[in-house]
Amino acid sequence: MTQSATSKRRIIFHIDMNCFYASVEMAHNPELKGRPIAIAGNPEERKGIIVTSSYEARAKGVKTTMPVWQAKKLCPNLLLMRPNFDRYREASRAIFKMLSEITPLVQPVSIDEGYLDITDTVGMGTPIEIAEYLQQRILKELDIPCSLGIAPNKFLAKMASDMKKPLGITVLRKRELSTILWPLPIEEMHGIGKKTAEKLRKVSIQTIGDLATHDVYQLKQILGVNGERMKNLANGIDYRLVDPEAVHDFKSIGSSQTLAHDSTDWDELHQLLEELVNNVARRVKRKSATGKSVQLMIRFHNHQTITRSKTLQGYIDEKEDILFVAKELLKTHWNEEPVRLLGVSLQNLEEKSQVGEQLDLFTYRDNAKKEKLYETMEKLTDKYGEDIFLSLNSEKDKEQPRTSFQKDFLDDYKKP
DNA sequence: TCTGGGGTCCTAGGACCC
DNA sequence: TCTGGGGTCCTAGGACCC
Repeated sequence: MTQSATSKRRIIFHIDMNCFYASVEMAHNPELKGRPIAIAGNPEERKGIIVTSSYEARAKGVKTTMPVWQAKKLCPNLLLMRPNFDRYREASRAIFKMLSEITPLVQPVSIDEGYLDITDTVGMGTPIEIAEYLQQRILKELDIPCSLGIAPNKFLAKMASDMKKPLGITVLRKRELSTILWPLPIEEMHGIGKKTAEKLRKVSIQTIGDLATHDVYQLKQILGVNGERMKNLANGIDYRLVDPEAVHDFKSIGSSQTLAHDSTDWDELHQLLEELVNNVARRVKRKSATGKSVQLMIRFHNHQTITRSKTLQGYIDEKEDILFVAKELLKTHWNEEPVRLLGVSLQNLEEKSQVGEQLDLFTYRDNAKKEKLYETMEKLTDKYGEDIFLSLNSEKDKEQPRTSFQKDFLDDYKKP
């Protein structure tokens, strides 16, 4: 099964669950149906925000990202719930399994959304019949409503799935662009946010149609390479393939958390850092990944946010190693101002099997780096004896943290 | 009483190399 | 002598999406 060439018109689906988290909760507990419910990160605390809400809550003005206290003001009988991610992941897996029975060309883009290329799908009926079948099956078996967009490419399918909710099926044909897509305000275009919309309005671009017919040269001046891309999308030109493998190559895995109260207490910050790193390391392990850069994010009391990162010479995935680098970054870059949020992420990820052991010299293509590593290893051998590298990779060693060794090793690691 | 947590991609400057 | 052009990597920040 191969993807069709771009010269042939493709048939792309975009499928999007309606109020996904809220719908899963209602399917799990049908008594919630018809009531205004909302999922919030921290329902009890002041810093909690609305993640998703049911249509009943939305009717009262409750919106995603709204602070909980504000949502309660608008909708006093709002039923607040904490997210049950395991439940959502399970529903998501079931949905994507159904999609993959239609075609192997399924590209998940988030927990509740994905693309399908059904150009070469035969024996399942017309595209609209396939869409109706999927929508009904997900509704009957999982009690979750969804909307689908059908179009010749990803962008148009995405725009189409947004047009009718809940339980919509929308076909967007190229010849309908100027009547259906172009009248929409510019900020409704996928990829155009508040800032970009503002910039575009300054040059009298109000609708997607305005963007589609605007001078490319000027768009490039305003938006860089994105200018030309956005103009093409507005004209319904998008050759991106539906890539089922895309979901596997992670670029980063991170964890961040807002503190209950702004803090200047090193011990408290250090404790949070440890929790964040544990979370990152666990997920990195689960994905059999390993990474080469550690990034620390600090959000201060005034909301100013900085990121500081360190790229290492080799790959790490042990929580002790990640924590070590993160701690160094915090020590070096925290100016003692009250901290609102800390975040840690591991970046430049590779599959662990592709990288090999940390001390495998073949990891390094660059001779200068090899030399540097030889130097480090020689120094460590002088200090700890010859057996240090043998013990490093042994299973037993993994159970006993090699703190003093690790410290020296990473100290050397960090310098160059 | 404002504004979470998970990501991706792009830009721009500096270092360094050829 | 005082300066080209291309490429890569690293770092920090910003925009955007769900």
